[in-house]
Amino acid sequence: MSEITVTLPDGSERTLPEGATAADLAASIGKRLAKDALVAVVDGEERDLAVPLPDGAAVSIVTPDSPAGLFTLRHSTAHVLAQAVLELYPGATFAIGPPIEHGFYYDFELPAGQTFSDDDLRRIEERMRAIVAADQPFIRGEVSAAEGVELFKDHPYKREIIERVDASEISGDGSVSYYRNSDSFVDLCRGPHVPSTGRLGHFALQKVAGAYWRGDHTRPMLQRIYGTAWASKKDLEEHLHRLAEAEKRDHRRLAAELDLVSWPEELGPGLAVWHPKGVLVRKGMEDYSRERHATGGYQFVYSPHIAKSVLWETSGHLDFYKDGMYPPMEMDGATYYPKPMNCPFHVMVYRSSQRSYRDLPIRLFELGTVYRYELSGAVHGLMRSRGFTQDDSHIFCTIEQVPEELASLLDFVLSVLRAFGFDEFQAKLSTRPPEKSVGEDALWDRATEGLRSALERAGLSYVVDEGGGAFYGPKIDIDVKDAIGRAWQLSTLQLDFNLPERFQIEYIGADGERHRPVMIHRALFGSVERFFGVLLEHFAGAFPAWLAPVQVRILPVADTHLDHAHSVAARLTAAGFRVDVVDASDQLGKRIRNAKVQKLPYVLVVGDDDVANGTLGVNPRGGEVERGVPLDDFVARLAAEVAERR
RNA sequence: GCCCGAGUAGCUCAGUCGGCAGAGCGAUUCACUCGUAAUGAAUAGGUCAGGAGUUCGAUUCUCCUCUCGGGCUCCA
Repeated sequence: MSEITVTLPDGSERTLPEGATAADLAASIGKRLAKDALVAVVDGEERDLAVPLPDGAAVSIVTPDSPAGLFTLRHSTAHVLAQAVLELYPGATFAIGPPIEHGFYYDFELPAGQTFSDDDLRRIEERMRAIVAADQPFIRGEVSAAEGVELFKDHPYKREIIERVDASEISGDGSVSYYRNSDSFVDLCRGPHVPSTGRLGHFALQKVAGAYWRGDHTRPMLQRIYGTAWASKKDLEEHLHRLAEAEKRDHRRLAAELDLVSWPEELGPGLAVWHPKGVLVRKGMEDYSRERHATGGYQFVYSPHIAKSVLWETSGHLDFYKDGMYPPMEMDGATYYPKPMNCPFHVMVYRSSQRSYRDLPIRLFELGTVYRYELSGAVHGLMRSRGFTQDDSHIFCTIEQVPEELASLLDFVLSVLRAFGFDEFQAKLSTRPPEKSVGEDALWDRATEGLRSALERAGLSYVVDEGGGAFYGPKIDIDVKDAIGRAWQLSTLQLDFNLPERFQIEYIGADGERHRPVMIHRALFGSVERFFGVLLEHFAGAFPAWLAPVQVRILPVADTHLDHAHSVAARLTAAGFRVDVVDASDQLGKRIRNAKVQKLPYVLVVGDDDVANGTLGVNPRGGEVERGVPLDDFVARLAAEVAERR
């Protein structure tokens, strides 16, 4: 046989000489493809372009336009980074360098505690560009594990990987593959890679960070270099632009600019004070949440911030969550702990009287502030702090009620999130962990199916995280996408078979017997503070009218119009709006600019015409100026805008 | 907690190869009273994050601490 036939993704067939490679196939299809091709998928497996094609294979050629192509591009760029570092820093060794979202990283260890500086990054990037310019081919080779250990004898982390691969089933035939793209550089790698370094180029090194070997804090801390890489210069520039945009939206920056929240050094890491304007927004969020819960069948409860150790022993937190708890306080011969969660208190409320099946479901709700001992290096503005307020709900119901309850709960959650301007959701269903967990299989299956059908009824797209559930039950987490496409994990719905058991809570069934209820934990915002931070970044500080701390600013053209401005303000205040007046000490243009910088929804200008006619000059955020608007019309318009939320 | 980096006026940042600390914005005062994104002038404002060391002299060099940022880990 001197020819082979392969099938392309569109179903067409191509005949090629025996021994032809994927690169030859690409060339036979077109010049453009030959130039763009990075790797091939042969019978479902990603391979180098240089691999000879077997007869009858299904082949697709991967270009940088596809996720797989971009992945390979980034992976190969990581290799070039490693090559540059090893060439520039004698004695350096390297660990792993995978592609990640938006780019890649590589972990290194330099001799004797040396570290990379920003200047080093520039030097390394220069060397990488030289390697790209040299267009070195990535050439694959295979050796036995023993030979691999010899090949990488100077690189202990690589040896550890080989030994691990060899010991596992991954290796199959006991061999490992490597790529050599110059005499001086070989990297252990499963591949595939782009044909040569000349295919790369649209990348930038970004930063140096510490990372434990294998993510284990007992292992050495390596130096990780992060980079970003894209298929085109345009994509790279767009990504860098997005990063700059995200920085402009940083909630810590906006919180300072808009006078919402601050973090005085005197308070300690992760502890904030809320300024009056921040509170107006937060109160708007909380009021809306309370209103929805009140009409949604929830009963409100309060609980203290500390409780005796016996509560946490019974709940199991002292066994399973102690590292996340604040240190204990000794008082009056007892030990108290600040609460890391609200759940046990809500169980206490449930248990305060005998419950009948007729009472269920019981839905308890609290804006409960909890304290968690986060690592000091982990705190981040409002997004991650050591004290935060959960919009926490615990629903007690029968196992039979679970599916219905979950479905309506999910609708409730999505409806509230939509009111805040979020439209794109992604859910994650986490199932029973393989190791320790409590509850019978049948219970887990039933609960997991309940969650799944709730997701499907809500028409929500979801991924399954097998074994990702808590030890006490399966859960759904909901990510929302913000205005610039970032995903934030906010809401969580968790089923719990454990706490009802631990606290021995019961209800009397229709049969007159005692039964154990199921608990559903649910946080909707997740954390009020964090949700506030996400909203701040989502809206880039331009809160919708219903949330804006100051909804309307009134500017008299001159101080002769000041009285009129105040009477307009009084009218709007009486209608329930948040309003202020800025007198004519500054020029009108300056005052308008200030209001715009503060991102106020409406600026009203009143001058001679308006005093005479009872009208306003309306300057809406992001809109055209309107002159001569009757005051009544504006009141109606703002009322309508506030009523529709978002 | 660990690795790297940073901390100068309320904010954004210059600066000092070791010799009396600077700008813009903001604040205050005065003048201007103005119709849609920055009027002018003047004034105030600093233990150069805190502590120790080296030095005739430290904001600058060294060490420690605190706080912040980027990561690791974890998660709302």
